[in-house]
Amino acid sequence: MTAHCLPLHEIEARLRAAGIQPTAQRLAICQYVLCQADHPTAEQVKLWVDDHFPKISLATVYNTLNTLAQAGLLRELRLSDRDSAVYDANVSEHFHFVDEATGRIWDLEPTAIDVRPALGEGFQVRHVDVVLRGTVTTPAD
Amino acid sequence: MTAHCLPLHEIEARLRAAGIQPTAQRLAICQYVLCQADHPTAEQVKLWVDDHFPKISLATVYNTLNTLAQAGLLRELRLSDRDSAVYDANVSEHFHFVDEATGRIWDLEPTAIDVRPALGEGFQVRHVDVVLRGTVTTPAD
DNA sequence: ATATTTGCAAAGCCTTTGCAGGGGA
DNA sequence: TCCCCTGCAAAGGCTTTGCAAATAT
Repeated sequence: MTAHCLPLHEIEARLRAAGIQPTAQRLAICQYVLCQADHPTAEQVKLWVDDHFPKISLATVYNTLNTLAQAGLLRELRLSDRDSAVYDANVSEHFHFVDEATGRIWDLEPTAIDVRPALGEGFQVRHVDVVLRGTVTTPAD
Repeated sequence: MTAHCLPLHEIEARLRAAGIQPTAQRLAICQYVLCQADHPTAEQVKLWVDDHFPKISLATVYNTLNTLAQAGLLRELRLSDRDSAVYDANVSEHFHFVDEATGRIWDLEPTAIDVRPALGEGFQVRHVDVVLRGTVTTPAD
């Protein structure tokens, strides 16, 4: 739920730039995942695409999501207490807040959390995953 | 890998205190998981117990680990890039560092990281998960 | 005696893979 | 034409579940 909808040709350009053939199925998936969806699961992507594209298989959905993630256009997110992965169109560094009641996921700007690992020597940090869990009383954002 | 080995009767007492029957299988599992193991998977627990107990089923291993986790004696940990869960005898609040080369997991004392969520109003944080990933050049701990 | 627990096998869930057919370059 | 992509179904890996036998209180 990063974003403003991208025009189709812009999505197409992005795929090409990443060396990914902009097939009809991939474009359909991208329209949803890159623009409209809010941390959807593969199943949710499938459901949406089923309503907007004649025929697509779940395998293709998975394959496409993996391809996009590998190309850096999408981020796969696996949460401890969730059985299925979700996909995040926000690929810049950020953290997550999970509403324990609804399961809704919010993106947190990196400035919202100060992670300063004071590790022993020899530890080189390449990646930081932060997931906050709790409740939200105001439905705004 | 919290710990010094607990004597058997101490483990037994802990189980009783948690309202868990200290059966032979559970005691065997606890000896490994609470004392000797370092973030093992269920499969690893099974392997160890197979060498120290006549007969145990994988289902019982899973059930026991779940029981222990539910009782707060153990913490189940699911990492994004790992297909199977690992179990942590350290149940106090702490974070994790994953060596991307070896997969080894290190516990980080909570003071090692300063997480200060600057969230909007209405957000109540109940839990913070932090996983650092990177490399370790010195094998010390 | 009654309630738990175990073992085994089967099922479940999410995800990946193999392969033949189809579409794009 | 040639290669990549898709669909389908089957397989795969991890974990849970159902049920009868065994065990604990």
